[in-house]
Parts: sequence; structure tokens; C-alpha cells
Amino acid sequence: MPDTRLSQDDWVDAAVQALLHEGPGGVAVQPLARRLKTTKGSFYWHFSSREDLLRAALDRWETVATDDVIASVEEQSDDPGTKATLLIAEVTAYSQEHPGELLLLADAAHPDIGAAIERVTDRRIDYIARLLRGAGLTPAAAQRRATLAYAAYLGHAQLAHAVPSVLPQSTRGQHALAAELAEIVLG
Amino acid sequence: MPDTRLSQDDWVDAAVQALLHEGPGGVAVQPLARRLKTTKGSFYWHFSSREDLLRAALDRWETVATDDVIASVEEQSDDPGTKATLLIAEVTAYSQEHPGELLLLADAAHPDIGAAIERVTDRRIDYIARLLRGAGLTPAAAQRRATLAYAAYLGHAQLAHAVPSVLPQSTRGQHALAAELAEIVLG
DNA sequence: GCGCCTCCGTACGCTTGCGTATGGTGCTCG
DNA sequence: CGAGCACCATACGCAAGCGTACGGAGGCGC
Repeated sequence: MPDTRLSQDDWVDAAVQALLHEGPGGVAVQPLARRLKTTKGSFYWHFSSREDLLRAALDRWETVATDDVIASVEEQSDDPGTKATLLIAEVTAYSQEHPGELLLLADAAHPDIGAAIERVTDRRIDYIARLLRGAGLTPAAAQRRATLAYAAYLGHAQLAHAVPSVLPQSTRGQHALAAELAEIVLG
Repeated sequence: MPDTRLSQDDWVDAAVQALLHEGPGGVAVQPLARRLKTTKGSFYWHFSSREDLLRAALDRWETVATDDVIASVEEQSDDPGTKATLLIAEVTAYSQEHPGELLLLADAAHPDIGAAIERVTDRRIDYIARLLRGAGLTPAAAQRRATLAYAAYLGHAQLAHAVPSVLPQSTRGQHALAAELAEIVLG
């Protein structure tokens, strides 16, 4: 039992986990308190409200969902094409393990959530567009392709989570789909 | 005040509207009762539970979300390419006016919702694949392209609803994006 | 070793939704 | 025209979350 005393950060950690696995609805005071084996008394000492915690969790998510992924890809390769392939793999695995991110889109009406999503989406599409420009596309074409590619990724992730049966079941089939997408995007 | 007396169908109508505009969370007994200017007493006379109503609403949605759209497209043209273009337009407008459908994906864990989504998604992708075969693609390629096209549509709809700022604001830009998608899908 | 400040547990009130029980309406049919 | 049935309103109990009040424990400085 390492330190029965909790810090603000422990709560944020738990909130981010809940956010990634259950979506924003999982960021709830009492359930998290149960999981942390404590009570609301602790929570309301460190935070002023549930919204407060949600904001902190979103802030952290924003970083891991962009910088971390981008940095990981960047340090693995220099070639834009290779980087794109790496990105697809990394990001697919990421969304597979963290279905909560997709649930975030459903709550985009919430001001803080909407703002966070907007920043994350912007940075992701910009990064893809940058890769495509690196691969020789004109800025305008790169932007369009990047948007389409991201839309395809998003939709694919949604399908994988909500209707897996419509996607190829075999790894072969999945690979064929990913290859087709890559070929289309890279022209 | 046409008939202060309500039928089972009136409730289902209201539920479908709620489903299309607010997602499954909107299919709630008391809110609907308020909207219909009645009370739960009425509801529980016609239905045994909230789930009961939800199932009825999903059943109806399944029809309007597939057959109706497909029939509309089919009666407007015979050429597969034209039909695909029509489909994109029709379906984009549809999802624009009915953001609730996207929220359904977030609740795919619910058995009835998941099953309904699966049937709808299957039929939609199958229809697109049929169009693509009609345009000369091999069955396997048509299936892959149809899946990708649907994923792109889904993701695009999500973005339009949750992060409209990342999409082109001008109708010109939107048209360019749609054109690029159509060109990609049709080869 | 005493007091204080930090942190947490408990108990409460509030809201919103689901589902039930039960008493009323008004229409309809005999 | 009155009995019965279809339909609805009201009131209740229950669950789960948020937020507050307040009291108790435990470590730290002096």
C-alpha cells in the first residue's frame, strides 16, 4: 500500500484512464473514488468540481494524443512515406486500446471537450498534411488528402469499435484495407 | 389540439425524433412525456419499459436509414456513378440534419443498439459495393472500396458535427473535398 | 507533547431518471 | 343511462451522481 495519501495527480491519472477507456462519462467522482479506494471527501479537497477534473484530464489527454504519437513516429524514420505507414499502425493500435477517445466525439457539445477535440484534430490533420507535403503534394492537395485520410481513419476506428463484423476479420484482409488506404492517400 | 389521446405510434414517432436529434440518450420517458404534454402514466400504459420504446424506435430508424435512402437514390438514376454521387449528397444532408445517428455509435455496447447498427451498416456498405460492382470493379475490390468509402463518410460526418472548423467552410471547398472522395472511390 | 494544518470519511440534501401503484376521467356499448 | 374499459395523472420508492458540512485522524513545527 504505497502511500494511502492521494495527490491531485493521482486523481488526474485515474481520470485520464477512465477517459481513454470509458469516455468522458467515466470521469465521475464516486466511481473513481471507489476505484481509488477513497471517498468524495478526498476528491473535493483537491478539486472544486467534477468539471475541474475533466479539464485536467483533457489537458493531459491532449498531449498524449498528439505530441507523444508524433514524437514516436518522428524518431523512427525520416521518410514521409514510411512515417505515414508508421503513423497508421501506431494510431490504429492506439484507438484500439483506447475506445474512450471515440466517445469524446459524442460529447463535443461540452465546451471544454469540444475545444480539446478541436485542438487535437487540428494538430493531427496538420501533421498528416505536413507528411504529404513532404511526399511532394501541393499544400492545397495535401490539406484535402489529410482531411480525407483523417476522416477515413476516424470512421474506421468507429467501425472497429462499434461494428467490427463489417471489417475484414483476418489480419490479411485488414492489411489489404490499410494498404488500399495508404495507396489512395499517398496517390 | 388534435386528439389529446395518444397512441403507441405517437410515442414511437417522438422517440425516433429524439433518437435522430439527440441520440439514444434522448429516448427518455419523462422528457418525452413533457414534450408530448403528458405523463409517464400514459407511457407505461402503452409500453412495458424504456427499452421497449427504444427497440421500437430503432426498428423504425433501421428502415428510414436504409430502405428510404436507397429507394430515393434508385429512383433518381440508373447509372452507378451518378447514383454514387446522389448517394453522397443525400447521405451527407441526412447526417447533417440528424446528428443523433452518430451518437448511436457511442452506445453500440447496448445489445439492441449494436444489433441495429450492425444491420444498418451492413446494408449500407453492401449497397455501395453493389454500386461499385456496377461501375466495373471486381467484387473484392468493390467490397474494400465500399468499406473505405463508408468509413470516410462516417468520419467526415463526425468531423462535421464535432469539429466543423477542420472542414472547408466554403461550399466550394466542400465540393472539392467531396469530388476528391468520389474520384478516389470510383477509381 | 501540544496545536494546527492537511487530508479524508460520513452523512446529508438535491437532481434526474426508471418503474409501480392506484385513483380518477371520459367514451362506448349494451 | 349506467357499467366497464381504455387511457391518463399523481404520488411514491429506488438508484446514481453531484456537491456540501462537518468532524476526526495523523503528521509537523515549536
